[in-house]
Amino acid sequence: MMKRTKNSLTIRDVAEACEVSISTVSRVLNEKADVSSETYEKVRRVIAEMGYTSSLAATSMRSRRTNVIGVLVVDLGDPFSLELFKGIGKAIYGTEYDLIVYCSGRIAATAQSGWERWHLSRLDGSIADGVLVVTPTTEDLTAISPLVAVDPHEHNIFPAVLSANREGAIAVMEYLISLGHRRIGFIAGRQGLVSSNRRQQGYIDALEQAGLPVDPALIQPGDYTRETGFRCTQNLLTLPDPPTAIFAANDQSALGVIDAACEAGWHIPGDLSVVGFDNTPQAARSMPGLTTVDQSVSEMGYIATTMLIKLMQGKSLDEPVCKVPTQLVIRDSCQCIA
Amino acid sequence: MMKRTKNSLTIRDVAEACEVSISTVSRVLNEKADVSSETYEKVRRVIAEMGYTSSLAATSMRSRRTNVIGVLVVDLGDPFSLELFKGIGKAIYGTEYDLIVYCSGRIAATAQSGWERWHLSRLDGSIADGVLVVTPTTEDLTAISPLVAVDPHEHNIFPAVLSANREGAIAVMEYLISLGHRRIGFIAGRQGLVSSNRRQQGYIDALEQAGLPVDPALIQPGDYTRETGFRCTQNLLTLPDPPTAIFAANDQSALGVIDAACEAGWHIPGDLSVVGFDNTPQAARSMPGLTTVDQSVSEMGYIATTMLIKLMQGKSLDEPVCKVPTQLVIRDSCQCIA
DNA sequence: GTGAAAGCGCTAACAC
DNA sequence: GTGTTAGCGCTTTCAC
Repeated sequence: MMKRTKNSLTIRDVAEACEVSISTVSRVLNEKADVSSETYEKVRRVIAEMGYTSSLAATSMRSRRTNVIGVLVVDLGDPFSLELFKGIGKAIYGTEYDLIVYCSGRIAATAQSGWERWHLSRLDGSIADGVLVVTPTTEDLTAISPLVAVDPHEHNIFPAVLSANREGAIAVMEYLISLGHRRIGFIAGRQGLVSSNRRQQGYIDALEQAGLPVDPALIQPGDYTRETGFRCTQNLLTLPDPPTAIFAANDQSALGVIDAACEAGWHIPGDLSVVGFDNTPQAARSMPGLTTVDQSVSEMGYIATTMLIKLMQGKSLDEPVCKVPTQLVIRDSCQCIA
Repeated sequence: MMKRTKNSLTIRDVAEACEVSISTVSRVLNEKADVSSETYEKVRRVIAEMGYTSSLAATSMRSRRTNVIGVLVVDLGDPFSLELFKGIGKAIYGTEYDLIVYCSGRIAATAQSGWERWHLSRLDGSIADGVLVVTPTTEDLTAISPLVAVDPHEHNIFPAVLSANREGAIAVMEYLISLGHRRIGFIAGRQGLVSSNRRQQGYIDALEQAGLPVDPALIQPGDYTRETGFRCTQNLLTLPDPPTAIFAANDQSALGVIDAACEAGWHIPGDLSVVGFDNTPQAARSMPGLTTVDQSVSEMGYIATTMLIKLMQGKSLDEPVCKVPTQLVIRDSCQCIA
């Protein structure tokens, strides 16, 4: 095994250089009151000169206060997490907190349910003293530090930030229905994802609420990709009785809808109204004629982080569960059916 | 200060539950050879039952081996880092490594030069045993673990992944010049950023190499945003002698170019050839008629991580510096000047 | 105001 | 094979 040859500096090196004891240096590091200003200055200066930094590991172990926020994600690269990071980064900017995004490459540990639990306990009570968990299942999680769940499947004891998937979908449908549309196609998201299910539920609920029939042929099994959106739209447009409007479960599929409609010679929004659910207000923004429901995922990250910081400061939350609203963004209004 | 009341499990709890010593549990945890299979099984079972996880902090402190890759970024939310994460995530997926992205909210520590150094020493030699540093200045950095720099300003002793900003820009210019263009506008990126400077340098170098004059009026001070790209293009198009082609330093400005050209009634690529430098192959992709040079930032992340893992495994690198090539993606070929 | 000493949870000699 | 023991770098009583 590697030997003690950690050539990095320790508190001991600083102490020796200052000719004071280790505890004095520690006091300075932690801004304790009872250090003579003379000693204080000297230690500070030496620390700066040597470029010493206390070891995160050692500090974490000894004291509960690390000022580190841990963020647990399954996949560092998925669009949802990425979008979330924007908001999280914004939220800690200028604060005294540090951020640690933790993500494991071990699929074995990750694939089986319970990875959250495993990784959580690695951060929580260790180097982080507040945790943001991005996972559908917060069920059997236990934490000793404050924890905020981001868009959990079902919210339980933990404070959480929820997205308004169903509500947003209903808003879309009410808008389209108010324009007179009766046959509205739906392109679902990736099967099994809560977001997709909830959006589809909103689609169905809105139809039923309006007393409109739910035609299974109008519901296409998408997967959040542009290509599938394209194919699904082709299916819809070649129906004997095609829809007058299409609601796509995300921005990418919405682009696919437009691709297919254009190729088939349909005019948007003249012949077909298109609305997309948009998590990352970007891709869809560049398409003219597309109405979207924006669910600002980055704002979810921002809000979640704000909540967590509050908890870490010992304050209590006004609302333990915060639902981030969606916004219907009408660029060119959709076609009106007389 | 908070007391010892860490109600989280320790190795001691496991040992007691198994009625073995702490070291035996440690041996099991670290897959050491000399444990009877009987004991091994029992300990494993108890660990699973209790849901015990070793403390990252304690493990890091005692052994140098943590299997944790640290990634140092200034801003968790900026597009470059985000794009990088995609590649990094992909690279560790399925490996035995864990990832920790570290980012500080303390602007004081961040703003002044030397933040890298400070944060580096926090990770390196502490919880991470390999570090990826995303920063322009790797100058006075020292590390005791393997370190790979991502797109550093100037590369020095550390292995690094470099982007081919200048080379990509030259490729664009050679392409446009080969089509017969003589007056090519350039919309620069955010002032002060290396990426922008390098791209502009490529623009100038290519012109000089081709024996073409460098007209300052054709170089517009952009800032990587669509809006500024729009205004810069208006400036270019209203020139007494407007360019026949425009090269935008990134995808967003390229979109701005198209916006402005369309508004002014110019046809693309009929009246004006447009090429954009693209870091995040997404926004520009949705625009028809736009040719881009793709610099896959996510691939830089992937490559950097691969290099780092190799180093962490004690292997040596074939090439200490890897320049990730750009690719000219011609969607509809640009206008040809007779 | 400052130092000595006892651990935090864990690993790695070293004994048996 | 397994237990005992000495720390890793730090914080925190408790003396002085």
